[in-house]
Amino acid sequence: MHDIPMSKNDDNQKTEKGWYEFWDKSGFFKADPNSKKPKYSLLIPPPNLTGELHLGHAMQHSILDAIARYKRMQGFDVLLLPGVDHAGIQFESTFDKKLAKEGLSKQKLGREKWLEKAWEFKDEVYKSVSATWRFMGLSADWSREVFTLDEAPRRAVFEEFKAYFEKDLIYKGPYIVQWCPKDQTAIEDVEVEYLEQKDKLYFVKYPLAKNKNKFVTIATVRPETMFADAAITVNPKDKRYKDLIGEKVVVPFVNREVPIIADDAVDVSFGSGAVKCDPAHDLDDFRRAKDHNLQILAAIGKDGKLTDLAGEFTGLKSLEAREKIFESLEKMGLAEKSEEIVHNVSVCERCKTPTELLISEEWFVKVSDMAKDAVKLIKTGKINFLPENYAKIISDWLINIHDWCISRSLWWGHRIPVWYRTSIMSHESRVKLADRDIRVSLESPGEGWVQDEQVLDTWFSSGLWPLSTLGWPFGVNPQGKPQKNKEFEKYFPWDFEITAPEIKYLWIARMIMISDFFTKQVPFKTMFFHGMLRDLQGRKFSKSLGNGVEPGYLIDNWGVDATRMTLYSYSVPGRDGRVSRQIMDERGKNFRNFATKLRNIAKFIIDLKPEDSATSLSFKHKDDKWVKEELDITIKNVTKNIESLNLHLASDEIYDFIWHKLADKYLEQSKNRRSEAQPVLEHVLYESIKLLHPFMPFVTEEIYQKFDKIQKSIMVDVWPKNA
RNA sequence: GGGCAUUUAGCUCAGUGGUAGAGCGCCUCGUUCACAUCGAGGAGGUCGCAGGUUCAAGUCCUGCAAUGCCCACCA
Repeated sequence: MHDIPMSKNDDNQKTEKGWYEFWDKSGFFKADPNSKKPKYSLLIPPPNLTGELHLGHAMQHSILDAIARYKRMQGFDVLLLPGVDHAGIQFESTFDKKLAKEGLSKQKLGREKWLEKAWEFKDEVYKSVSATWRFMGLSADWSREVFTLDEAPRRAVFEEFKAYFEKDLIYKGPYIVQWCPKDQTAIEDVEVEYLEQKDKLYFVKYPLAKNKNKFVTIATVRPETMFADAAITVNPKDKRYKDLIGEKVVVPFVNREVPIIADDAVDVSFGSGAVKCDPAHDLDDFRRAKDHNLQILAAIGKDGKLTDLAGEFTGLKSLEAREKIFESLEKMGLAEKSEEIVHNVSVCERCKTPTELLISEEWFVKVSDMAKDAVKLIKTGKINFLPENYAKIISDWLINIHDWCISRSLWWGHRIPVWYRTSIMSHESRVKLADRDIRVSLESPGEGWVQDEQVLDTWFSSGLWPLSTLGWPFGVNPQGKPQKNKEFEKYFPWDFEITAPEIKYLWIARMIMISDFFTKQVPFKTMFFHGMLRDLQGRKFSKSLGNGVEPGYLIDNWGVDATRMTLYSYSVPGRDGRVSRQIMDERGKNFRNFATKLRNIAKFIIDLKPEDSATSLSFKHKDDKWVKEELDITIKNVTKNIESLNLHLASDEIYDFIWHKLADKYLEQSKNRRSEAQPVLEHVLYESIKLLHPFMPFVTEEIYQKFDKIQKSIMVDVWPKNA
């Protein structure tokens, strides 16, 4: 048997909840734009509204809260701004699954009813997120909380879109997307997974246009897309084909002449060294089509069946068509051979259906100039990246950036603020519309106009988050009416932002780019990348693996303060941590014991104070001098380590001082001269709990309130300084 | 394929040039005296491998290996 108590510690819960309400009601969490104090602003990365917060969130929020509490005690006007993200595709997928269980679907409900229910679901999920935040002790300014689909961000996002549009940075054009033939929707790259599969590699002979008795043999696993062939691609260094580059071949069945083009990416040693090029069905080929100005044709439709390009094979599913096409090629004498190969097939993460790459009309933002400017901004060093090398990683990505596809075929999100005349109904024909037939507007321009069906990419609004949360560009009150914008002027740029490295491109790079574009300023002065908490095998936490550790479990067993301390020990920038329930329990137990130790120290010093105690504070005795010296070193180191954002060192430092220096040494020694030492004991404990407060806010407040002559809360007392 | 990171005590991790650290676990001893959710003490490491720089290297440089992550992809 082990000695870990498995029951809930109700006493702790009640106490913590009580203190939290006390802080919240006192207004200590609120930022004050009118305050003359220097400001310190921290932006909480808005969690996705798709489920409960996990341990990684808990760590992130604990880090933010420690810094916020520290800065407040340092005399700053602190803004810790909370918010949540609508998380387009993730939310929609989670929500649709839930609907499916209730026997409902998008088709059955229709857009309006679906959205109504989606907002209800959002409120439901939000409750758990909000509850966890409060449980963890987050000292956020709840009066400024924002949701990405709220009125203020909605208007900000519209201004963002309009600005790009007016500067001619937005366009609509063909784009290759991953398409799930079963779900009948485009899906994002992140929703695609790769499965290893055995397939046949077919070798097909294409006659040369000039001399039909000579052939180029290509190798493909997908002969069914050959009806869309726009070229044959070879490696320019390949001696076999070098002289043929620029020549033309005839595509079997369709008898179209297509060029032989050169591309370094073709692997000389694979298959025959020559591959067919289908811009509508392959990402690389799509890029090549742009470079070589090739025709983009679709051999597969959105239903996953062959299009009428395929002649006699039209209407067949791609897998059915495959063998039949090769048989026909054999009859024509154009089939060379087939081999077995093992390769990765892309499938839909949700239904495991093999995905198709298809061409679809999507909205884009031309970002290359913005990205270049952002790289220059990063070079100035105005953003302090932790770890440092992320400045380069992000710059490299920005340098190689592609146009940003901002449209998604979803319902949950900011609807694209583009309106068309109802007389022009065809989706495709809207691409080349005259200006008079299109309007960019938040609300309907009036009768006879219909809004674009798609919504904006979630990151389009998230990328604007540092601005939109502060009411940029004009300030909006809760009713959506413009107001003077003191907040933005005071709190922007943010002093501190934090996230997991996972979304450094999707989110961080874009915030820098967008902020630079609109304000010529950095969005944040410090960018902290924490590590990822993983399981003991190094795998990410996931629901399907069931390898996660819930923050709620740790809080129930060890209390919030102990859970926070546990998480700080994993907060080294950029370093992943391996975690299991057992390991978290070990640490949680240790810090729970520490909280108990601290309560006992306070009991000894304050509750059991001798009646004849000395009253004036002095450090004459050698023990007093020693503890004062140690306290000064601790103050110096804790302060230094928080300033350099080494919270793991800061929390460890004060832990070590309280337990092993104050309790084990000084307090024991003081027992011989208790009355004389009393003022020093009190002083050292008082300063110690202030140093600990950013990390263990609850127990420190509890002990603080035992002292006489104090501020209303330890939250608003001053940070210890060396004499 | 490209990029990045990690490798230190049984486990999880600190330690950015100067006598190897923490927590948990393990062993011994100790409960009237704030605390057994504790105290005192102990065992346990050639700091992944091989070179190099330096008076001095876990720490800096080069190479290698293993593991992991991110990005792009296997036609």
